[in-house]
Amino acid sequence: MSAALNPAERGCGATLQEQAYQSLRTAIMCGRFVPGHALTIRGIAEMLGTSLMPAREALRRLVAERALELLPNRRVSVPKMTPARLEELAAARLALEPLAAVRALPAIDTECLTQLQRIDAEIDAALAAGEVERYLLKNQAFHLTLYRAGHSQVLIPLIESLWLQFGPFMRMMLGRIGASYVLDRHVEALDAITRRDALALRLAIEGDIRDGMGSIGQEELLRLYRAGS
Amino acid sequence: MSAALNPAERGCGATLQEQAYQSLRTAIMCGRFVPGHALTIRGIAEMLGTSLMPAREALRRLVAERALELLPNRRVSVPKMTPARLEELAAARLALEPLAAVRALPAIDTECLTQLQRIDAEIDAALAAGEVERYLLKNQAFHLTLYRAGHSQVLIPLIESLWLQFGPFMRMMLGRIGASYVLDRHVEALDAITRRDALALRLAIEGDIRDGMGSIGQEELLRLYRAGS
DNA sequence: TCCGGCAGATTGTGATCACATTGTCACGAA
DNA sequence: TTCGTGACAATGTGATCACAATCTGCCGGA
Repeated sequence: MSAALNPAERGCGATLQEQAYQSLRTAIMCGRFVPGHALTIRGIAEMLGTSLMPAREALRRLVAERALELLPNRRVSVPKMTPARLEELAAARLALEPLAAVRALPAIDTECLTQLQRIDAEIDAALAAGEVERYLLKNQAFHLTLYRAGHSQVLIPLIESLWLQFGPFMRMMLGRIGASYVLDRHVEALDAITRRDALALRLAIEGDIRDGMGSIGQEELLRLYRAGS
Repeated sequence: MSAALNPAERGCGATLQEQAYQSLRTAIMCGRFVPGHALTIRGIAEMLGTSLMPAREALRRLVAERALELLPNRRVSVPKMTPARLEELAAARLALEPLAAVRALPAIDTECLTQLQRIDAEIDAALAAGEVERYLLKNQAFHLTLYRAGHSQVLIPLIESLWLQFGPFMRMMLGRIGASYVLDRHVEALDAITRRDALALRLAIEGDIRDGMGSIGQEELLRLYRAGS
């Protein structure tokens, strides 16, 4: 676990607690922490080479954002995924992300669109190369770049919280079903954006979420759940 | 501002930072902090009679939950409401709360229903007595009791974050339009629950949100915005 | 009158330490 | 062997302090 954090991912201009937060956040989003694993303040501090304070603040912030879990023992751990929680996450994503996408649609200019196309190309490249971690980061970048175009101050943080909760599990999922199976719904979204078709964009985002969250059958989900607990 | 916090609202069994968080959270939800007001760590610590640490943790947690705002100066302040943000909050509430209500509907037993009816009676009493703060707390209790019946681990925190963001502004709104104007959509919801009518429940919650968020006309909203800034 | 700059006060950040609670593991009795 | 029980280690919480950045108010010059 000591190699879980890449020092290069730590920012340099912000405070130490911000750097610690970004490091942990990226690690969580990439699924580098196995669900159920306990994270200690001193362990994180040593891992990042800081004192207790930045590690403590970063951990508590991630707990507040529901990326980490605060056990009754006051210890912090990576939450385990349950079938009920996964289903809830899918429902929440379906409620928020198509809404954010449609609201952002009028604000997407050509510059933003080309950026989205570039990210999509990187996604395809990552998939072709089998680079799971890069795929996860770029897939997240695609969605958040799209939603952020609407400059939502409210929806974006909610969606980011959902992705933080779903991130660790997506890595497990991809490892099981294989990254090659992932099909690219993003081209449909890009096509809908160029046509300024709100309904098509909504359907594309919905389809992408359903593909991502529902590609595992219920039986496999239960098996993962039992194996995880 | 020193009388903003009621010591009786501070819990006794939890950690100091948890007590500080609950105190601040209640104060924010009741709108006791005016938007734009700056909150300092030392000020909160002195207000609560603790050292810097619990105040710091509570403030940062509320920032993470979007109840408070972190200015570029690294100072914490109560966010000002803008027309765009209010509209976004309404959209997010409309996306999440009817969903949470419908999902909770099958799990609402008679005990929960009677509790909801009791809370609704308290809401009416608070409205009749003109007790704004009690109305705000009980109105929040009604919604969250309803949603919590579904034992959502994902939707509830998202909705709580939205209420934390909307709370300070609701107090201002009620002060302007007068509490007597508020009409009670909760009876429709209770009726839908007893009939196990999911669609009617969805419509009742949607109506309640629209009444609450839209009762101010756009012109008054703009006036408030300009006055606030 | 107005604007720039300087000194003091205020504030957030980070580090370090003390302490109570909890977890861990070996030892010994049933 | 198995289950308590004790001591030791590990951990979170909270307090206090140092320091750099920021804010505030005053003064002097244009």
